[in-house]
Amino acid sequence: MSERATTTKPSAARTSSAKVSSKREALLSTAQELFARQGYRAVGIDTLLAEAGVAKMTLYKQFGSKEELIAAVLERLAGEITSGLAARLATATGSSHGRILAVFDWLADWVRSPAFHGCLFIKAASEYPEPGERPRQAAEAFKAGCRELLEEQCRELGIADPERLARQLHLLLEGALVLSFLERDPQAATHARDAAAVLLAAA
Amino acid sequence: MSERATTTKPSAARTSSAKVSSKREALLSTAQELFARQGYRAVGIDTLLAEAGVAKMTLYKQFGSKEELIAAVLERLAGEITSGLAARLATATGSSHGRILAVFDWLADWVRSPAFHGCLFIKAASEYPEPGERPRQAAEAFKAGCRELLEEQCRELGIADPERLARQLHLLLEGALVLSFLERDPQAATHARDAAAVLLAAA
DNA sequence: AGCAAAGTAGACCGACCTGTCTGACCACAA
DNA sequence: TTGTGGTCAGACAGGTCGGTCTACTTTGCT
Repeated sequence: MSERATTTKPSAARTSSAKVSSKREALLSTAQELFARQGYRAVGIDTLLAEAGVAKMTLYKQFGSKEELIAAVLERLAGEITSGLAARLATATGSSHGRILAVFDWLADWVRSPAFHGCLFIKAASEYPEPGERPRQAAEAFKAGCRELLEEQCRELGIADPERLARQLHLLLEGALVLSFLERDPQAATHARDAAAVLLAAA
Repeated sequence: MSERATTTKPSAARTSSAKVSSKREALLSTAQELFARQGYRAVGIDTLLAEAGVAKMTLYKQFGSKEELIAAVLERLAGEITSGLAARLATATGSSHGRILAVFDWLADWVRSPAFHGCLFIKAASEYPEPGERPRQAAEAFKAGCRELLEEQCRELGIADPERLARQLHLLLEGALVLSFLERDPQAATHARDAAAVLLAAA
């Protein structure tokens, strides 16, 4: 059967870890989409497995539990967002306020993308509200990272009270995430950008 | 019709409505607390009934389904919040900006109260994301009401673009709700108030 | 070729889910 | 007293949940 292994696609998975990654990846991306559209508790394991085309044992070998899978989805997503945002910031215009406003431009793109169905981190904290639950912890870590990123940008601008401004900008950012989802208002991010510009000018 | 109007209203109406109300109330308040602390899908009907001390048939006679109960909880809560906020606004200081800032003072009290475990409306929209689902509709209606209330206040101030400012303030408000819950930061509302003052001054 | 690791399908488990139904209870009105 | 309407506890139904387990097939490396 495997005589003709030369051209078989799976051979790309050279090592076991690469092979694992393929199934792992399928689970993570399918889970992310289903959870985003329907919610965490609303999506059952069996639905997810059928959609991803993966056996149940694989899921439990890879992640151990549904909650761990959720946490893994969130951590992976946090990494993608962070690096995507960093890339955007790297090419921001020279204007001193430009880098901050670029964050809101990036936000506008995010909430307008068809894959956006609300912030997965906020939803995770809502559905797993106990401090010890892994999804909640992942959400807290990501949001803290957002605030720190904003604070760092404010600090580089030499603003008087960078922490204060960063927290204010963070409020706008989270508000835009919520209202984009709740009112399906694609303009929310634009309004947040406008407000951010005002706060920046005043600081 | 009501000849013997001394004490007896139409028999069925008086007794039943009074009794119904008591059980209805127990269900609504217990449901609100459990849903707030654990989430909607995480709380089963049986848990809720045991906690409220009510029989299952009563729930289904009163509300018809779990989703309808959730919608009823949200509508009742929306009414309480609206009237509470209106009362607060009625006693706001004379300063022209005072009424807007009073909204954020009221917000600070809300998120600091021990019963606050995140915004029930945001959570409802997260767990019931389909446009046709009643909890989501109740959430959308409430958030739209919030925006309109802010817009009305802005309009009374004679601001150039009241809708724009109202949307920006709304972003701050929702952001404060989210971050109060997610980072357990009781200062979020205060920062929102500060930012609102800046936006107001600039408008 | 042969072996170990990884993945497969699907049966199975007990717990729990929402929602229905029965028959008894109890307060009150005629 | 008798009737009536709302409430009660709890059994029940049919499904789904997260998770475990077994027995089999594929895969990659030597």
